[in-house]
Amino acid sequence: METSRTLPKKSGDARTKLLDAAIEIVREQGFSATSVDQLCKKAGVTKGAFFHHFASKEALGAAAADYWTETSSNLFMEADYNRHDDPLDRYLGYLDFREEIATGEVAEFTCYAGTSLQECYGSSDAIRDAAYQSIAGHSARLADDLDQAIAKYGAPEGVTGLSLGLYTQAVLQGAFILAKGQGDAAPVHDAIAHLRRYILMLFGQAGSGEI
Amino acid sequence: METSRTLPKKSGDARTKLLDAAIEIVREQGFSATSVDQLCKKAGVTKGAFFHHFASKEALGAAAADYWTETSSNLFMEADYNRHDDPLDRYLGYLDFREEIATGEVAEFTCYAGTSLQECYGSSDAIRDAAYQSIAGHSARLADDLDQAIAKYGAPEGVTGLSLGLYTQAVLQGAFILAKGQGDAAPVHDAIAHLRRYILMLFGQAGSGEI
DNA sequence: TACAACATACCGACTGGTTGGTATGTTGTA
DNA sequence: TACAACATACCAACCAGTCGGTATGTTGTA
Repeated sequence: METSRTLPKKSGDARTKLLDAAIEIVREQGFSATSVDQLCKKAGVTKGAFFHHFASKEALGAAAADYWTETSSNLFMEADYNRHDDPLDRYLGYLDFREEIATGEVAEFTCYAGTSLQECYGSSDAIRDAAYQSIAGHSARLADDLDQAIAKYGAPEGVTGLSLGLYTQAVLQGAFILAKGQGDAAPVHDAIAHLRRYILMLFGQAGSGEI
Repeated sequence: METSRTLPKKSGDARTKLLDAAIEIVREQGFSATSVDQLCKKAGVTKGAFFHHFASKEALGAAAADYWTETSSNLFMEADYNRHDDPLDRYLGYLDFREEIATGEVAEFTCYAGTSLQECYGSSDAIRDAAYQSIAGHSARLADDLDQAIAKYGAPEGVTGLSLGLYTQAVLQGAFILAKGQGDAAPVHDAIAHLRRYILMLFGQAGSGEI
């Protein structure tokens, strides 16, 4: 698989360690509440390294959103559910996979993009845009399978793959908020169960059924 | 980091003005990115007044969540859709009402509780708890109508009023995040359309139909 | 009614710690 | 030698929170 295309990406250890630290800390306590010093300490680098790689704290926040896009994109692309022949089975497999990875500490399975988009809307255009790009891009890939499913099985008027893809993300993002309130993953499983039921009803229990 | 809140509630002008200011600013730029001075300026009060009414910035954040619970609770309780005899019609009327109020500037229709729960999970127990209380309480009231609808029309096994109430909130909260990314209310309307379709399918097109 | 004792609401200059950011090294390596 | 990748020391701005006040009730009691 190829690597860098647009972003600098190629860089030493410190940059990646800072991005990992950002994703970990920001998901837990938010972007503004996280200081540059804290990020450096977590990453095990100095402030000099931080500002060598990032022009500002805000730039780190936006770069972390791109990094999140890249790493989560890899995670989902390499998952087994993509091997299903049927597009609806691929989508349902995606939901199963999301349930599978929603375990353990809440901050470990919630979404960096959703968290920072929510928080930084209005305080940072760069972060907001990069975060939305992440979610919109993810939706678009889902939309692809969903469009194929619609073509194959039909769907009510007005239902498009993109609209369902975005709805899927909305459900997940909202469920993450509930999970943060409750302190565990249960709301995510509940929400996915409803979403799955909706999809199955929409497509009339279609698909091969095996997962 | 703990803060005792006993809700003195009854209080002069400055307190309410600060709570209103908090809800307005925090929804736009987040809690941490908002300074006490900024809040005071917006509310037209001094710092002395701020710390007379609130023990800390965090206490203001938690009190604002309670205030949000109270004001939004009034808004929904007084809305017309509650007058429907049929519980399913009340729920569907709620969805229509949420669509109605989702217009104009994004920060004006998004949820203070969802925003601060997302951001402050991990950085403030007091705010997180008060914010979740707000969402959970709102879900519980929806759950009441939904349980009645289930009793009247039936529903698949495992579907409870509370589970559907929480799912409804998840969909809305997630849609607000997408709205923040896109910059307008469209994702909220799209998400509600899917949710409404799900509910109608679940209950087999039941209900009187008129809104 | 009169007045002391106390409570509440608010003011704004001030403080000390924290923050994002900079300026100036040092070091490994091509 | 040149340059990228760091490290160290430092700074000015900003931050939440404090403190000594004032003004305006409220209450108990003689």
